[in-house]
Amino acid sequence: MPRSGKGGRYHHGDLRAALIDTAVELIGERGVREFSLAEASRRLGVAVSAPYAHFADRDDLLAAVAVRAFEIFTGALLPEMDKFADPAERLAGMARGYVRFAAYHRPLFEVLYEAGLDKSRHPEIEIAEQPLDDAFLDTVRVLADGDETRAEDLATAMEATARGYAMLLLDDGPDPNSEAVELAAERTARAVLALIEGRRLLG
Amino acid sequence: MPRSGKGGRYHHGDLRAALIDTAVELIGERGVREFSLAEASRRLGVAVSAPYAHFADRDDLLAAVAVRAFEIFTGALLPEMDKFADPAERLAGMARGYVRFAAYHRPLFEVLYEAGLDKSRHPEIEIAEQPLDDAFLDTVRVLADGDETRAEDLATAMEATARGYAMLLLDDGPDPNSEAVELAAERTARAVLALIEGRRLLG
DNA sequence: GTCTATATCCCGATAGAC
DNA sequence: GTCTATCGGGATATAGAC
Repeated sequence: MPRSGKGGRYHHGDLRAALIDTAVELIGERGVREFSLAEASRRLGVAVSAPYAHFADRDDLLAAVAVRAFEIFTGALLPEMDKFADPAERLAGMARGYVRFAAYHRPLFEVLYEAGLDKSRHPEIEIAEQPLDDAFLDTVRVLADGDETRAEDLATAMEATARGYAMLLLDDGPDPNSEAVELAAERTARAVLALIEGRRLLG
Repeated sequence: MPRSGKGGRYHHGDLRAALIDTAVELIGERGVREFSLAEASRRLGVAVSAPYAHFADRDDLLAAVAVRAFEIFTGALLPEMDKFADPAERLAGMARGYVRFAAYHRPLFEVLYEAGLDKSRHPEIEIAEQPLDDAFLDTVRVLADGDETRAEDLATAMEATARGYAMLLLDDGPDPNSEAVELAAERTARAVLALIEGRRLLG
């Protein structure tokens, strides 16, 4: 892993990091599925073979992007949860953050959920995912009052809700404005609260 | 549009229909994004130029698949709704059908929501979508009691919930077994009911 | 660590013969 | 309506020089 300060022949100084940045850029323009190493190389002005000095293949680069994605995702969601003490509010806050992340970091969101990466071949991804997962499950368990089946059920419901709202928002257009994002985020949060309340009632 | 009975030189008799079938087949194996006219032609044993006698381009074939998808989708969902008189139960039934359709007709579901088709360039798709849309909005409006803003809110919540559960199910593996599908469908239906109940309570 | 060059494969789409 | 042939583009990945 080359350091960025050193600076060899290559004027970016750190091709590995530059490739990750460029990947995010290109994914934002064309979508993950269309992302190619060749185009990233062209944009950086290096030979198409250069990336192979830093990544085993295309998926290996995308896996590095996914790791960064989870770092940013976690950094955005945990504070959003910690604004509240009430577990239901914490989950609603998480849902809000989820939708915002999808909208404001669409390329990263796409890498996480639409790149078709094989996590078993890239364990770094799951490691990067874990802190977020833990925080989420902890809060859900509190709400489920120890009943593990209920907890899993609720976790799935929450994840589905946030994911669904995010997909609808992203489907609407390539670059939703902040009003649309906030509206969707708020709706998602309220849906989560309604879900929790409704479940409490319906058993 | 060639008829299937006639039978010209081509032994399938109806290349247009055969291409649609093969497209569904291939999408099931590799996903929509990877679908190519060339591979479909190879599989059918025709020249790569042959499809262009029936479809303007790749997207035009996918649009035809999308139309079929909405026909089947509608045929599956309307009966599922009509089992119930209560509007909440109708929506829950719809959600159940949505998840089942996604799981049991994955290639069709993918064409509808992941092919990136430009509906304004293929108006047939929206026409095929309309009956389902109407039935859905009618039921939602009944529940919203005439308040159009509430109706739109609820419609979005429902769609997001069903879509989210469907995505989670499809992410799990390429071919979920029927137990997993039914579990997910049931959870989705219950989530929808909880959502409706919770919204009623929380205003 | 990056280059040039290349092998190999894929795709969409068109022209013109039959 | 289907064929053969082809153009023009794209991709991943490797070998070997510097």
